[in-house]
Amino acid sequence: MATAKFAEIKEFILGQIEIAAWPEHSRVPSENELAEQFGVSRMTARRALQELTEQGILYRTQGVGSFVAALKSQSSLLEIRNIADEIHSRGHAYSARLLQLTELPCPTVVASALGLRRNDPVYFSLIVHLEDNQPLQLEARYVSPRLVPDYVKQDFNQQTPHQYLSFIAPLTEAEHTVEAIWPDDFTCKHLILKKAEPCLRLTRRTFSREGAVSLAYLTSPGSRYRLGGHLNFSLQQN
Amino acid sequence: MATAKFAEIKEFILGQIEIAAWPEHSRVPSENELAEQFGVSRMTARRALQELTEQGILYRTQGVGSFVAALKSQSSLLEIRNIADEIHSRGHAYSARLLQLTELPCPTVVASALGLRRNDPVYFSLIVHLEDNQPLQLEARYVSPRLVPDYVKQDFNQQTPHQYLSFIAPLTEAEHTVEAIWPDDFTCKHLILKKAEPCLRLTRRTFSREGAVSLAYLTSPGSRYRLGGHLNFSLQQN
DNA sequence: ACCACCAACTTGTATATACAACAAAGCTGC
DNA sequence: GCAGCTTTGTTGTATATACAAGTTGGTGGT
Repeated sequence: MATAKFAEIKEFILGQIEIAAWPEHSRVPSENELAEQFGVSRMTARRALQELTEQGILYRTQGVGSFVAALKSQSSLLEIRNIADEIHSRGHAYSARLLQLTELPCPTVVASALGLRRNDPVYFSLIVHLEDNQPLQLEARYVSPRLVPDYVKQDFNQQTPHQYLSFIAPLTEAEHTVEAIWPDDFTCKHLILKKAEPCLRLTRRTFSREGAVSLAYLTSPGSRYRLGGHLNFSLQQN
Repeated sequence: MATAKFAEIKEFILGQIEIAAWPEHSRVPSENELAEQFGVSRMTARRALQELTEQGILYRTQGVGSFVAALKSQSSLLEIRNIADEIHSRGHAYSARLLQLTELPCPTVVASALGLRRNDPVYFSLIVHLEDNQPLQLEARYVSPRLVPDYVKQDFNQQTPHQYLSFIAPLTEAEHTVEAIWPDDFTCKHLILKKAEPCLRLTRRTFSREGAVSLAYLTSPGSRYRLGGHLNFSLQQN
């Protein structure tokens, strides 16, 4: 079977919600109506509604009907937002400055994180992300050449490394660490910090189905950056 | 119907996993076997297996069978670990020093976070958490008197506020923010920071079914503290 | 006007059946 | 020995049916 019937019904419903034909809390067709419209049995239509309910897209009440759930907080566990999107979504101008994009001999820490051997070639990029032309984040990223062979050929003024990597290899997992650090001179310079100022450093290791893809150090000044949302973490040995 | 039949089968399977009768990656009975054992139709047994699969308890392969999934990262989104447990689990001695435990007029920020009015009475506790007698975290916490009326009567040398609150009102949700901050003099003093040193501040707002329970500011020196795990966050306006 | 009942419709649970898709083991013929 | 086929058992999809349980709205009696 090309695609399962219940999957087609799910897609139809999702499509209607997507184009806002069916707004929040509006009623969706009943099991029987869907069954008739799609020429399937009630159980099949039911399964589509059921799965959408389990995914939080719909809610149902016995004796009443099925309805479109509120959209908030739809983001899945693995949604990792892109800093460009973040800045755009708060109505500011995003730009980036590419400082470096090369191949390096792999440092020890990076080697163990990406499953490489020390001094193996590894791709490295260094980018400053700016919000309204003010530096907001310094991104240092190591990328596995095996999984992303064309990394160094990309134009990261067009898209962020994160966008590119998500496109090339769908992420299956991400591991984060958050630290408060003392920025070094290099970081101070590129973030235009007049004096030493506490910075938030997010270390992000991402995985695709084939293994560890990249290790990124994202450093932002504490005065301009904050992280929030639903977190699930534990204290780590320092 | 008291409880649905498929729910009973689910409980049976979960029980077997719980008591480790069925270890990770071991096979669970097939749909037909379960159907026979429980005297139900295959579709009913199937549903039990199906739902456990969607919950990540089992995994199934067509043509092969159903198996117990690995337990790792079973922790739900809401598992928030206690600093005492964290320290214990890394083999160090935990202790705490209670600095303050009183009722205060509610500051504006706290009022909006907890759904109170400004200057309404609110409970406040201030505690230093120590690892091997070295200060690791300063915890300032505001607690809703309506939801936790006995908060100020507790002995927080015996258990942490987090333990107590989890016991009193099961948490349904938590909201976190992470910042890198410049510690003030008060914080420096209690964390015994010789010089000003970047600190990680985790702001945690917890909810029970009846509303916002507490707002906690957890401040730790960057040199001694780090957060890690599976995070899901977004950049926030500063 | 109000209450009690009923009819219609909804979702929820359960069953029996059929066939498809897939995997692994075993068997057969070369 | 081994490639290829068959058998068996598993999960996946789909259907038709039946009844339970809950909500809503209408109908009719008082």
